[in-house]
Amino acid sequence: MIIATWNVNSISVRLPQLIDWLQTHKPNVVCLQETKTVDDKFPFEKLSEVGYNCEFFGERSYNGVAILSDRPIMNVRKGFIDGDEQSQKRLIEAEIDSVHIINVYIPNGSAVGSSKYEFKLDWLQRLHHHIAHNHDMNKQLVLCGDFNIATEDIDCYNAELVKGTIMVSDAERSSLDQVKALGFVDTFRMHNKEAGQFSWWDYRMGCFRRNMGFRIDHIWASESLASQCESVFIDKAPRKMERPSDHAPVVAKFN
DNA sequence: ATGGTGGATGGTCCA
Repeated sequence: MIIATWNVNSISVRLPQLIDWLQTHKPNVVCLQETKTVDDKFPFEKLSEVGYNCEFFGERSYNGVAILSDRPIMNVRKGFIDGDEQSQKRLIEAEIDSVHIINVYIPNGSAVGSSKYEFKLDWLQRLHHHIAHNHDMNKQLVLCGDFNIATEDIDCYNAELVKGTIMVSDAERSSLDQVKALGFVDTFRMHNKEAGQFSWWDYRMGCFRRNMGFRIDHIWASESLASQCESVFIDKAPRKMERPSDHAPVVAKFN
């Protein structure tokens, strides 16, 4: 089973690129973030035409997540089971061929110390609670998406320069570490040990051209599933195209 | 120098 995650930054703008990409890579499961559209406008017909079922949880202008699959998508749940999510559409989960998939768009957090940063930390705590109370780490479980956190210094272009700032600050890394400690493995790091491999580059200041990026899009797996992970790669090709998303897809292959 | 670029929107907000 091939599982991918991609923050598309608007499903409507990126739909042609997404369809091309699906037909090239033929992933079995694709988790999307920042679809930025209400459910009534989600282009499920066009995705159905190329062989993908869709489940989506969107809102106007911001956020929005979706799961696509060429296999039946079962037991779909949207948002946190417990507690208020302030109406932001950032989590969708489902079961596909006995693999439980949790797709998240973790809040960006804006700047350390801001109210959005506090919201990010709170959201991470709720994610921990949600998984601890609703999932079995002994099963085949995936937690993937745009985490908006570079977990290690080698996941950002200049650790000294960005030390303590958003996406790398101690508090958010610590909160995410607690989620990981439930029993997840970072599948990318099972197979790739080198520094300087990124999944997001700011649109501004020519960051992509200068490779000023961060690895913030992740595919984590429970140990039983991680043991079946053959390979993981970041596909930079879509980021090089005209009018790209600012994120590149990450693709994991399980046998 | 609080920029710069892109998306949704129709003023700015968000990333």
